[in-house]
Amino acid sequence: MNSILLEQMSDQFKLLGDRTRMNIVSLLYGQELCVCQLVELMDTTQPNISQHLRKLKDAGLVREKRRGQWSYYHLQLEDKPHLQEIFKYVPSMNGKIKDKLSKLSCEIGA
Amino acid sequence: MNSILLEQMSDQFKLLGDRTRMNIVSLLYGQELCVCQLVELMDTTQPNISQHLRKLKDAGLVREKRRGQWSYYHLQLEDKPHLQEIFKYVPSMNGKIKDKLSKLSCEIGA
DNA sequence: TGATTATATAACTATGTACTTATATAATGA
DNA sequence: TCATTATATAAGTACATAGTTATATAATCA
Repeated sequence: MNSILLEQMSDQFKLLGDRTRMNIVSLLYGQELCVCQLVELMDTTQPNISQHLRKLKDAGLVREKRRGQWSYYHLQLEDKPHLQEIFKYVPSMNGKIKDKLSKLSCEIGA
Repeated sequence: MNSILLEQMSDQFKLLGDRTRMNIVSLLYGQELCVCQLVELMDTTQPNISQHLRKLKDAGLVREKRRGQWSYYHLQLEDKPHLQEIFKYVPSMNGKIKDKLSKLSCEIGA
């Protein structure tokens, strides 16, 4: 079986062990979202979200693509099969997302 | 898909996000071990291990069975399919364990 | 250019927590 | 009963970190 370095797994779990970050990645599962969309969807401040995104990005869990003034983030799980397995058990947020974002001027990502 | 409460998953990941605890559970994957065996296998003190085991036990990740003066701990994953998936990717420790424990008086668990 | 919007960073505070040391509890056996 | 071994708990310390507030950077558009 493809085993992953224990320390690396533990570090990744530490990131998911914070509810704000777990919330972020669960929202990013299935679509990319920009920071202002995450701010709209979550109950915290923009700097807080940006700082968590930074940590997720440093660990390679998400990637950023800037389009104009917006920074879109998406999950990067291709090389992380163990995390892919986990997300099969994460409740889908896709339904709730589109309703809440209709008033924003940025586009809704793919 | 059987989705699990996001907060619950995050709390479990927080436990696995500590390397000492991740080490403990990886050693318990496949066999039960008592505290003194974990002390022998790991590079830390008995109180430290006991305190981590307490947290894992409180969260329902491990169970304890006392036999004589020894407390044996084993993983409790039957009702946690998402964690079962993860452990498929954890490198097996079984080989290294039996060598190191030969000098101890407690039995080697099933 | 200046105003506005989006995002990132920095500094600070408050809280959480891993680990250590010391000690208590519990079981065993002489 | 007393000594020994195994484990748990308690108290203290040092460090990590989540969140806030203030500010900087960057892009857009009038």
